[in-house]
Amino acid sequence: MNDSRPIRAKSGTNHEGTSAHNRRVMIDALRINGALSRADLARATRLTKQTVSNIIEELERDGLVSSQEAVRGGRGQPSTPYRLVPEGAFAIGLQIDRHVTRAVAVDLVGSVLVRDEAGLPPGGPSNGTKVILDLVAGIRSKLAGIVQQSEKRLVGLGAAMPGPFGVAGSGDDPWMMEAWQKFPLLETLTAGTGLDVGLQNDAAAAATAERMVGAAHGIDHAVCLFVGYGIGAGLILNGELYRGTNGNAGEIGMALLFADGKSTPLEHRASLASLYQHLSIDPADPGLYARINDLALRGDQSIHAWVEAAAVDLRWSIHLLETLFDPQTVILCGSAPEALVNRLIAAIGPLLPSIAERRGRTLPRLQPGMADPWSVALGAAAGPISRAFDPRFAAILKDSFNSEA
Amino acid sequence: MNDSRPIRAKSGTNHEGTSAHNRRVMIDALRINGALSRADLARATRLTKQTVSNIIEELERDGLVSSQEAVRGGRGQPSTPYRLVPEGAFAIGLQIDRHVTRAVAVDLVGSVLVRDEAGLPPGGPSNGTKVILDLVAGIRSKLAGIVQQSEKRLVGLGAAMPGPFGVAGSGDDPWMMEAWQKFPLLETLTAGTGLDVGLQNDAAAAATAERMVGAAHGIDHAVCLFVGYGIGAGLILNGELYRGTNGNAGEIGMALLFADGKSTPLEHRASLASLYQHLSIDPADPGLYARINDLALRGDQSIHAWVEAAAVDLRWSIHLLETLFDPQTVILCGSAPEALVNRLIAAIGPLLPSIAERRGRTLPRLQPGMADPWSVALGAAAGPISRAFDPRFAAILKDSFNSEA
DNA sequence: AGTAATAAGTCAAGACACTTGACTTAATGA
DNA sequence: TCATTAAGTCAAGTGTCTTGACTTATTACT
Repeated sequence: MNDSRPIRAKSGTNHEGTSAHNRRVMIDALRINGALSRADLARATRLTKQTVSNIIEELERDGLVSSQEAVRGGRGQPSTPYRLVPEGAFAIGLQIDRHVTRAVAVDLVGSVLVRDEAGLPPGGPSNGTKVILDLVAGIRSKLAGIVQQSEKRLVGLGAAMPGPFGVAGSGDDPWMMEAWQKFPLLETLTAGTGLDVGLQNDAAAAATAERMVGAAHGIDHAVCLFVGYGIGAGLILNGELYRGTNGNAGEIGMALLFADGKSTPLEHRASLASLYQHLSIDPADPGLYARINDLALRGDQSIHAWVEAAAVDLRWSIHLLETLFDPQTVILCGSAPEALVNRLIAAIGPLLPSIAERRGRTLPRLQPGMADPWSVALGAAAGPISRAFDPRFAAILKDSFNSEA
Repeated sequence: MNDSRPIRAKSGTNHEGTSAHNRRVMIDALRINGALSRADLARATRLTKQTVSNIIEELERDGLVSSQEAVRGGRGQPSTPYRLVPEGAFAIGLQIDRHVTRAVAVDLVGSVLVRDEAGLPPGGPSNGTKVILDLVAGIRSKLAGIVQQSEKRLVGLGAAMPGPFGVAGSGDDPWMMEAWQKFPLLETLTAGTGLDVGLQNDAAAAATAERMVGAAHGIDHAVCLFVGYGIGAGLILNGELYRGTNGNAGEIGMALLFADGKSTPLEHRASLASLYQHLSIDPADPGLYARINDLALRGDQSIHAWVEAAAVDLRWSIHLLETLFDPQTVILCGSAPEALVNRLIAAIGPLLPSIAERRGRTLPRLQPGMADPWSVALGAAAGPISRAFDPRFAAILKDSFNSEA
């Protein structure tokens, strides 16, 4: 049967898949629960003590976990807890935004070890690529200066930039970053760094960050509403980031709102860009964050109108996200001045009624997440860490043992 | 470490999980591609010929696949294609709607073998439970009359009813089915039938049906916009139905729309219920479908205004679903008269611009799905079939080999 | 025709990773 | 002091996939 019609099927799996999954499950358990003994791990993962012992031994040899002092709790032999070794792996995260690019190096537990930023000249990739590659190279060499074997333990480079990706161009919308979105960034970064490179939109990166070290830590269903230069939602569904067909899932900023007979994307109404426009501020100004933060802290009147208007849209966005995704919680985060995000959160409440209103909730419907200009770069770096170490369906399948898909 | 704090971790896996996954992958491949030879399966699943041979042999013994006549295509030994055996497994599907309950028996490939319906008396579960259990019992005995061993091969009972589930009650909204939604339906059905029982909302069931035998067949990312008595979206994400935290994901009917200074749920504007209200029709009328279908076919003026208004809301809903889920396609389906759905589709076009507008699309942005009063019951039945036979992450994990979670 | 090439499928041994059950170690509590 | 409890190890066992050689059956070429 050498038909030319392609046959579509999921991959099968084998021992390697089993083993890879079980390793990931151990790491995940330690990440979520903190240090655990082998016996704890065996109970939690439903594997046998022996299997856990073997895997832990291997992980320890690989420098990913290490034992702590034995704890004497009750009867029986004291248990030896194991914890993740932060220096077990590193990843570089890269944020490409309209006027600035930021890079960080993080370790296995999501601590930022090195950070640096650079202004991004106008003109898109032709002018910006070198700036970015230099920034990444700088981060890598600084990382090598503080930790041993950083290069050997570098699992990849995660990039994040505003979406959407690959859509039929709407001309030359200054809100967008079309030149970058059309540019073969993955290939360029791969060639320029020799690393495994991943790409996600900025809201997805923010969600990835919240999942590794923030409010979504250990939560299986969460939506991160991300306010930055644009606005988007990062989706954690079934414990994994959901990307959609083309990596554009969650691009709520592109949702059209109808009012006064005309339609406007949400992004034009509630986003830092809209605030800059409202305040007639040049978004390329490097002191922008401090200035906005200051205005927000002082409760400045010039910001008030925007906050109130944006809060209406955000309140509705949260209602909609709850309705469509049925998450455990919604997290409001941003690559935005913290004081501004705090004012938004205050202005948003009380929330609209939704299916999220139910008895027995343990998590609040809306929680604040990171509001930090570095959170997107952190999330970008968390991407490769997650791909390499988190338990997921794709990692069990036979075609993915070696390749980062 | 006998701490009382619960430890959260994913399950590990072992050989059984591997084997279970590979069996499912074979079945899935045959479902998507039709009959395939062992060599085809080996290539598609990346398993070895030997492994495939062993698994196919086992599936054949279990009566799930059977060989067809050898095909001579090119050089080499002729291949023997294997196909799914429809009689390999059965499931019962049950739809509970406002005024009617329907049940079907389907086989492994999703063919409906038996169907029956009954009026559902007012008063909720106290009056309706017996009707439903009798209906299911009737379907089972009829199924047993047509096929051998139907009881032995019955993998479960899937129930579908309008959501949302478990939300803090909004009083006694006649649009809802609160009494049923609060009722311990799963437990009652389990006790009353002795089967494994699953429950999903009607839009999810419709999506499950589209996935098994309809427009979403073999598609990994699809959103089914479902128009029935209410309106909802069934989400196929990463090849699986997405349920959300409480089985309420996709409940777009609960989304509030703001117009003229007041908010209205989408469901009150675009749904059969709203049409019934518009036409002042009693929704309990058994001849309803035929009547509406007739009106729609005749292009009746009384329906026109509703269709045009609903199309505006649906057009926007599709835009929103595309924006948030980034699916390969949106499928408009319904437990509604076919002529009505056709008129809606005609009235919806052209679609609003969205991120789904991209070069190189292979699937249309919007496709018609099933518009059939039985599609929800069919989808309900497809649930247990899918749980038992489709490849999915949960099926690999150690705690799920025997239990239908 | 006869033969080489090609591809499907089988056989039997091997490898790998988890499981089993007995055992060792090291605490607590009566 | 010693029974009890629990962590963790040891060594053999088991299930499932892999490997590589082999058989079978057909087409294509000379």
